[in-house]
Amino acid sequence: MGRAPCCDKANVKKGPWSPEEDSKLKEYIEKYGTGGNWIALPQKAGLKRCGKSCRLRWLNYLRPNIKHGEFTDEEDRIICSLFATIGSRWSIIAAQLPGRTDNDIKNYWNTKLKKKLMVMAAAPPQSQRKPPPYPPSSSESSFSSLYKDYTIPYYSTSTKSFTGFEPISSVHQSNLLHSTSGLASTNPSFLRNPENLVCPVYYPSMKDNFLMFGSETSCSTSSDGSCSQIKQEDHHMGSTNFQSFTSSRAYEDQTHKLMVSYGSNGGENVNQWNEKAHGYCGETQTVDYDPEEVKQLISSSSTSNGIINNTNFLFSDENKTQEKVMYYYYH
DNA sequence: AATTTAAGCAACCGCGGCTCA
DNA sequence: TTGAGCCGCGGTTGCTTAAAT
Repeated sequence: MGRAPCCDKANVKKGPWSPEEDSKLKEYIEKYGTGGNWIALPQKAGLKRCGKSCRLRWLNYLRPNIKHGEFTDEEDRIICSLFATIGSRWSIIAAQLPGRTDNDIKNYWNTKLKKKLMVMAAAPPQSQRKPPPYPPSSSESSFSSLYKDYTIPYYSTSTKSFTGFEPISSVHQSNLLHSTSGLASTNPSFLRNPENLVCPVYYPSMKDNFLMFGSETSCSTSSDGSCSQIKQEDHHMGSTNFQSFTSSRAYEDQTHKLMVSYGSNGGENVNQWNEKAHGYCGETQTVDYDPEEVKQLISSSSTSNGIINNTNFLFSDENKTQEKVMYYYYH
């Protein structure tokens, strides 16, 4: 037996809200509050709407102090930082952006920000490509400077697509990142991908933040089959260095002692907040959600002038099992 | 000017988790 | 302990508008 419907589907209105409905809902909630019961609210308010629909309308549009319009560079930065760490936990991300709703942020990410990052990350012609300066100039302050030269998504010639910016939190916990032992460095090493593009790698120290990006098989697609997100597909690592990342076991770069393990998402329970991506050697830390930690993540991703610097990515993939990892480090 | 395609965004849906009887 | 009821989240859909052809 299936779950009982939350409302009488036949007798509720669906689709866009009219101004009259908006004002009814707004007036009611301002007068009486939600009463902690959204299901009963529409009837009391004289609305032929599902309670869930009322809740959504209120939270995303009608409640006070909702901010619409352009996102600022600072908001972009916060979204990127948190997405890199906790993935698509839009409500948590929204909690750090006053006036923004999770739905807003989700839409913004899927339609604009993600593409923006990809465009910025799209490499110039190989002949003009050179390793980024390190550390980056502190005079860089616009968002476009955040990722320019520092994000190098892997581009597959076979699929003609870039890898996506996907969170490691989508990687199955049992196979999650373990650690690094580390040779911290401020001078990057450079790896080459099959396109012979240079990817700078800064081996971090233990105290640094580690963020990993993985991917689930699916991405958000629209009904007509177009994909509003950039699909992450199979990538075949050609170089020795990249091939080293293509199995479900810890990888140890013999030169640099960088260890990363990852695995299949298995299609279940793969996006838990308590998956902490920066564990120590040989362990996967499990932590409870702590708002203070979220704030720390944001602040730690900022330099004094408020920009992320030294952002590096490594990408890998297991072609059949959708094991994908992008190793990301920033501080 | 008409048609097609893409982008943006509001809203819907289903599920997991929480609470409480 | 269990199950019903509800909330809230994240993924998805579909409508509207803008841009391209």
